[in-house]
Amino acid sequence: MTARRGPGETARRTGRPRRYPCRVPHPDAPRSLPVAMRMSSLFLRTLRENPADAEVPSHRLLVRAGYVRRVSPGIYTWLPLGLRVFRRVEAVVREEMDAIGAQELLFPALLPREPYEASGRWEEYGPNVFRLKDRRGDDYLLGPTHEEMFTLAVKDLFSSYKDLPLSIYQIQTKYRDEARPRAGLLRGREFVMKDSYSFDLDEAGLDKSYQLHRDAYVRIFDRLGFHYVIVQAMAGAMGGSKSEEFLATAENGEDTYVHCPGCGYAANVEAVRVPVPDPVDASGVPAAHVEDTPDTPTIDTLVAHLEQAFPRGDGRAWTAADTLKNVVVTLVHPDGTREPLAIGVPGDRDVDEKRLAAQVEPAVVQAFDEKDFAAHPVLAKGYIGPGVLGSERSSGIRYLLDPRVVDGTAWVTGADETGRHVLDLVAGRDFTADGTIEAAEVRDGDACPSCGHALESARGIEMGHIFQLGRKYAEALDLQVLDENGKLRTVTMGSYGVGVSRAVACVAEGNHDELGLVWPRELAPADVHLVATGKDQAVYDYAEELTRALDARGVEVLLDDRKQASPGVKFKDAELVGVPTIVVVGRGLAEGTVEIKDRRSGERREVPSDGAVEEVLREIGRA
RNA sequence: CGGGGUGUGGCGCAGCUUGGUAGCGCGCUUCGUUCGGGACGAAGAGGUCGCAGGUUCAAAUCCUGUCACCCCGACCA
Repeated sequence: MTARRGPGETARRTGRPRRYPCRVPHPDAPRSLPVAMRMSSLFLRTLRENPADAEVPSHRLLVRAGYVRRVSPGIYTWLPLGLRVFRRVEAVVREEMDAIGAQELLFPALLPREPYEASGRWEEYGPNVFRLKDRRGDDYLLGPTHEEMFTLAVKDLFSSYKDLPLSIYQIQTKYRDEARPRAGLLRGREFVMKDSYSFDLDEAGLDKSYQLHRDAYVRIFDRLGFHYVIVQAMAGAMGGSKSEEFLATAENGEDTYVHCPGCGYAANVEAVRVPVPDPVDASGVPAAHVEDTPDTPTIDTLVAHLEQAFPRGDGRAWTAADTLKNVVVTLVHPDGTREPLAIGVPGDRDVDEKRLAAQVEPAVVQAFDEKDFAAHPVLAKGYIGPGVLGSERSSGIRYLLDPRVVDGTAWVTGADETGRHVLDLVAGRDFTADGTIEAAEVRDGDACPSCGHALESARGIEMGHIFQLGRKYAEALDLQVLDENGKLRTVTMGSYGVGVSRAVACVAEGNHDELGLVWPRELAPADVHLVATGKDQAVYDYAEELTRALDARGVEVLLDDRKQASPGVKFKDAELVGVPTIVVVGRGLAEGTVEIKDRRSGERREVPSDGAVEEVLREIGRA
C-alpha cells in the first residue's frame, strides 16, 4: 500500500487488490508524483544477449528482461519486476484457496528433526533434504514439504469431529537438495509452493474436500492462462490413493503423460494401467520344449536365431513380442534390507524405470550387478526364465509379470542355462508368477485402459498435484478426534500443491515470442508500459500527466521516462519486458495523438491524446 | 553418480594449438551531436585470466591437482 491512499481503497474501486509499489518515492520527490515504476530509476538492467547459462526460453527471457538473477544453482533472486509477477501469481492462488474456505497460515521453513523422525521421513526422504545442525549439534532441516507440521498443528489445536472438515494452507519457501537443478526457475532447490491439506472424518468428507480443491485448481490454472491437462497420477511416496496432476503442456516438460483421443482419459505414464486381455485358449499349443540357442543373450540375437533355426510353419516371422524378457533388479527397502525382484515383460518392451520405481515405492530400485549374480548362481545371465523364478521356485526370488502375460499365452523365454531357451511355454499351464506389476514401458498406440483407443503421449510440466493422502500421517503422528459417539477416530487427509515460483517460469514458457515476454494481463508486472520518446519536453510532461491520470483510475503504469535512451532502445525494452499494453507518446503528440499497441498481436492504433485515459482503460478491459 | 562442455572486466566472447606481460562487442562514466526501432564521435573507468602447485629467464597459454558452473542421462512431494 502506498502512503497516498488508505488500505483497501483501490481494491474497492477496481475490484482487486492493489499491487504494492515497486519503488518508494525519494524523500526529496514532490508528494504529488504518481506511483509508477520509472525506467529512469527502476532497479533493472536488461540484457541484449542471452545469458550463457540459460537454455530454456523462460529462463533466458526472465534473466534478459531483468526479472530474476541466479545466485547459485537452482537458487534465484527476484528483482522488482519479477517479484511483481510473482506476487500476482500468489494473489491468484490465494484468492482461489480462500474462496473454498481454506485458511492461510505459515509454518517455519527451518524445522526440527523430531516430527520428521516420527513420520519416518527423516530417513525416507534421503539426500534430497537440506539438513543442518545448530550450535548444540541438534538436527534441523529446511522443509521440503510440510505434511508433518500440518498434521501436528491440527492435532495440537483440534480434537473433535465438530472441528472438521478443515482445510489449511500456506505459501512457503521449500527446500530440496535436487541432484541436478535445471531450467532456471522450473526446477530449483529453493522454490515457493502453495501446499494445502484437508482434514476429514471419513472418506465421503475427503472426497468432498478433494473435489473442492480440484475445482479451485481448475480456476487457478485457467486464470494463470496456460494450457494444461489433468492427468491421473501416482500418489507416490506420500502414500494415499486417488491422485491427479495438473500438467502445463510443454514440449520440453519433464513429465510424460498419455492421453486418449477417444474418451479423454489422461494419465502420467507412471500411473497408466494396461488393459488386461482375456485368457487365451492354449489347447493347440504343443508341450513346452527346451532348445539350444547358442549366443543369444539378448532379445535381438534370440529373435534372429529363432527365425533361422525354428521358422514357424505358418509364415509368421518371429518377433520380440513372442519372447518373454525377465529382468532382475534389487529393491532396497527403507529399513535398508535388500530384496531381489524379477519382472517378466514381453520382449519388445523395456522395463520403464520410472514406472517400476513408482510401483515399488518407498523401496528404491538398484541394478542387479555382478555381485548379485554371484550370490544367485541359479540365475543364468541372459537366459533367465520362469523355471527358477518365483518365491516357490529354486531361486526364491519374487516374480511379477506384466499384465499382458495372461493365462494361455505362449512364450519363448530363458531356460535357465546359458545358450538354451524354452519354446511354447504357456502361462498358467507351464509356469506361474507371484503376481503382476505395471512396469513395462508405455508406448504411443497402446490401448487406452478405459476405451481401447490408441493412446498418444506428450510432455508437460507439473504445476499442481492433488491427492488423497488417507491416514498415513494421521496414523504416524496419532491425529485422532472424538466422533459423535465419543469414540476416537483417526482423521483422513488430502494434500494439494501448486508450484508458485514454477508457475511464473511456466507462464513465461508459454507466453513469449522472438522479441521477449508477453504476459497475460492478470500477471503482468504493470497494466500499461508507457513509453515517452523524443527530446521534446512536452512529451515527457504529457506522459507524466497521463501516468497520473491512469494511476488515479487504478491503472498501474511502468513509465519509460529515460531521456538518454533512444526510441529504439525503449521499444526493444518494452517488448522484452512484455507488459501486454504499450502506450507510446512521441512524435504524434504534436498532432494530438498517442499510440496504443497490443504487445501480443503487434496491432497499433492512434488515439486522440486528450481522450487517452479512456482509450487505455478500454484497451485493458477496464472501461 | 555416469557422459559431454566451459571457466579471461558487469554481460557475451576472442586469445591457448606455436609461452613474451591481455583484447573485441555490449554495458558503465564525462563532453558534444542525435532522437520512432537496441544512435554517432571523442575521452575514460574497470580484469589476482576459477584456485593451488609445478616447468621456464618468462605462463591466460605447457604439466599436475583441485574447485565451480552449464548441458544430457540417472535421480526427483
